[in-house]
Amino acid sequence: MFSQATKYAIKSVIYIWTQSLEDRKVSAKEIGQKIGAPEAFTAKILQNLTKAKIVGSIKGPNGGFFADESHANFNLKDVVKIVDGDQLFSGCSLGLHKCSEKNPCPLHFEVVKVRKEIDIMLTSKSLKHLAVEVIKGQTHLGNII
Amino acid sequence: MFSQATKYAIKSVIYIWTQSLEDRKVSAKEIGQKIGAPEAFTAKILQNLTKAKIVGSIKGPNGGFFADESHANFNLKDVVKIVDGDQLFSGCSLGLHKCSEKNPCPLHFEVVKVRKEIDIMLTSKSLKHLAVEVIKGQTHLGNII
DNA sequence: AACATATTGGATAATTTTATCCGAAATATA
DNA sequence: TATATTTCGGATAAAATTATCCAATATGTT
Repeated sequence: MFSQATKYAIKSVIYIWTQSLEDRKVSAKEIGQKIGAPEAFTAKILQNLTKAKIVGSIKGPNGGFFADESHANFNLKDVVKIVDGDQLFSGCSLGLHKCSEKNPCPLHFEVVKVRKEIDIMLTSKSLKHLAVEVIKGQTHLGNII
Repeated sequence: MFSQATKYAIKSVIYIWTQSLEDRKVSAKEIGQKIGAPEAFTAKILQNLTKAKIVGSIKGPNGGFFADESHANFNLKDVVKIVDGDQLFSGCSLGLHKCSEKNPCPLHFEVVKVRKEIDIMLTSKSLKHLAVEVIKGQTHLGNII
C-alpha cells in the first residue's frame, strides 16, 4: 500500500511529534535509529517533509527536526502525497487513460469505496493527534519510546 | 495500490476471459497489444498465472492462453497474490514487526477497514463475471474490444 | 575565532522492478 | 518430415526505488 519511503516518512513524522510534545528537537540520526530506518535515507525524506513545511528544521548544535502549532493541521495524507504523490488517491487503479463514472474500468466503483476508507484512514486524525496516542501508549511505533 | 505487473495481470486475465467466452485462444503477443503492455513482460506474467492454474495455455499454432470452467472460480485476489504476494492483505502496513490488535501501530485499526474494502473489491466477482461485464459494455479495459 | 553539531544538496551505489532478447520445447498443419 | 507458431525458461538490460557518502552551509558553544 505504501512505499518504503512513505513508511519511513509516516513513522518519522509521528516520532518527531512525540518528541516535540516534550520539547525535544530530534536529529535525522536519532530518528533513523528510533524508527529502524537507514539514517541517510531518512534524512533525504525529512528534507522533503521540511520543504513542504510539514515539519520544521533548525541547523547546528541543538538543532534538528521539530513540529509546533504551525504544523498542527497536517495529517498523514499530506505526508503520503509529498513522498509518493497522489497515485493512491486519484487516477485509474489499472492505469487506464480513460476511466470515469461514465466509462469505468472493471474496478472503478469498488476503487471509489476503497479510496473512501483510505481517505478516512489518512485524514481523520492529525499527526499531532497520532503522536498523542503513541505517548499515551495506545499505539506504538516499534521498539521505541 | 497495484504494481505495474499486477495491473497488467488483471487486464490480461480479464481479456483472456472475454475471448475465451467467445471461444478464442489468445497469444501473449495479442494480449500485450490489446491491453497496452510490453509483450515480453506480459508473457512472463502469464507464465506465473499459468503455473498457478489461474488460466490455461497451449503451445503451438492455434495455441495461446484461455480460461474455461476449470478456471471459473478464481478472482482478482488470487491474481494479485500470485503477482505481488500478500503484502496488500496482511502484515503491518508500516512494516512493524510487532503489530497486532493488542499492540497496534497508529494505523492498525484503520488499515483493517481499508483491507476489508480491498477484499470486497477483489473477491466479490469472479474473473469470468468481470469479463462478462466487459462484454456487455458495462466496463472496459482500454481502447479494446 | 575555532570547533563541534546538524541540515542541505549533490553524486554515487545497490537493489528491486520493469522490460527485452533469444534459444529450446511443444504442437498443429501442410 | 519439414515448417511455422506459440509457450517456456534463462540471461540480460533499463529504469526506478532504496540506500550511502561526502562536502557545503548554518549555527550554537567555548
